[in-house]
Amino acid sequence: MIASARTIMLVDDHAVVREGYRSMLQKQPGLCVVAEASDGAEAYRLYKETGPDLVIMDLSMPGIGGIEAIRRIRQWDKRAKVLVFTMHQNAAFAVQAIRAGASGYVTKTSPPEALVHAVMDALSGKIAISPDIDHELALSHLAGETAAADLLTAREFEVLRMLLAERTTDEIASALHISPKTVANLHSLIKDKLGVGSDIELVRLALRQGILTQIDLSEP
Amino acid sequence: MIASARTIMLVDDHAVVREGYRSMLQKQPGLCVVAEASDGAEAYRLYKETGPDLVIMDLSMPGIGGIEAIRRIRQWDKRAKVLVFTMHQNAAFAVQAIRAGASGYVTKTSPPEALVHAVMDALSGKIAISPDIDHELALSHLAGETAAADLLTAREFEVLRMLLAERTTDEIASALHISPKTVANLHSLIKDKLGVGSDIELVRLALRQGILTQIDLSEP
DNA sequence: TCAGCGCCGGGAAAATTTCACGAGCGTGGC
DNA sequence: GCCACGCTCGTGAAATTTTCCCGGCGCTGA
Repeated sequence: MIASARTIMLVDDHAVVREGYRSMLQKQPGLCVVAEASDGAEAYRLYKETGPDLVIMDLSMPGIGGIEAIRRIRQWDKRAKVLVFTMHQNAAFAVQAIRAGASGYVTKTSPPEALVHAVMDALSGKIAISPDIDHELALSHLAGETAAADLLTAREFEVLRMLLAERTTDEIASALHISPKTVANLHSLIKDKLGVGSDIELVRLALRQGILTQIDLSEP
Repeated sequence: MIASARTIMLVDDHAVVREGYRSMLQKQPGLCVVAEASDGAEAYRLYKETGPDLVIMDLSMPGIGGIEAIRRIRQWDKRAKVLVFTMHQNAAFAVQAIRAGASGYVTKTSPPEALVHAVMDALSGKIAISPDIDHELALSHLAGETAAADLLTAREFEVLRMLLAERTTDEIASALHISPKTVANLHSLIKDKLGVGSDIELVRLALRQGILTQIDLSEP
């Protein structure tokens, strides 16, 4: 009763992590890893080439982030399924990822079965969210806290992420293929929406909300 | 053989902490707490009024910070002895405090006897440094890492601290009694010295070096 | 005494931030 | 269909900030 194998693409900038995915997934019958990418741009290119049934995507990667990659892939193929698998135990990222078109969001701290389970859910059209993220979402909802992710549009959040990653206005502009002037406008708009007056407050807000974590500081 | 009692002033913005100091110190014969202040400005004022033999000073306080307070006190009385007692287990702060004229630097995680011991050392003219800070200093020295504290002058470091505390240029200017223009000049100079191009990089550098900690984010 | 350095700030050029405005474009309701 | 709405992107000009260069002042060590 094995149908034709489902194809999967892995996207993560650490080869060892991709190896981990692979070893976990190949224990499942009916799954086949057909492509691997180490950054968002490569993921987009390889998706167009191989058209897998499912993409498993990390978020923090060099160049364009995972969320932007999801948006591009979904723009090219509206039926694309992308499952986010990331270290970020943060509701803000989950909201943005789902909004960008992700089919699920699983944190790397989840038990191994959770990924496999989420893969199956995603393949069958369901949306899978990690319990810890569910909890975060519920909490922030109950607290009535207006998270950055709720105030910002997808584009704005993307720019915020790149700003926090110490990228210059021009770098962001060329990465997103828009004018530096637009990035400056978004930068200003973001600060306005979040109610902060300076970049310093912006970083601190991002830290409080977990958009930027202490760990990110040592990464590129 | 008890000489005349040595007078001490306590400076900490939390009353309960001052109470702790007091209870520890009064077990020592020959010591007498003659004044208490809850911020840097009050400390300066009370020092001029009471002229204690030793000041025990916290660093993170509202208004002007502890380091600025040390500078002012030492400017008024070159022979003033100030012992820093703080939560900051960070070499950068120790370097700056000593540079500002502190007679010692003890962290709040140190065992109770350490404070008493440091008080005695300070009173007898010795400079007392916590073992953990000694270790930090040794480490960063061995690593050859150029810490922010080594590159910046006392004034620059002070301004950096206040910038990171989300204070505006004008607020800093009036707190330090200098022109906003000078603050802007210092801000620019700091970024230049630390080799960062934006405020965002500045905050991230400060976080990496422990000048700003995650904990500070929720405090005023 | 004098050179060096930190500190303070003015002035002007350069860069950035902000604001106002408008054109596409996709989405959802009628 | 068709309209209204919000998001995106961009321009241009004004307002503000950042940066650079300058000189004066006070302290310190040779």
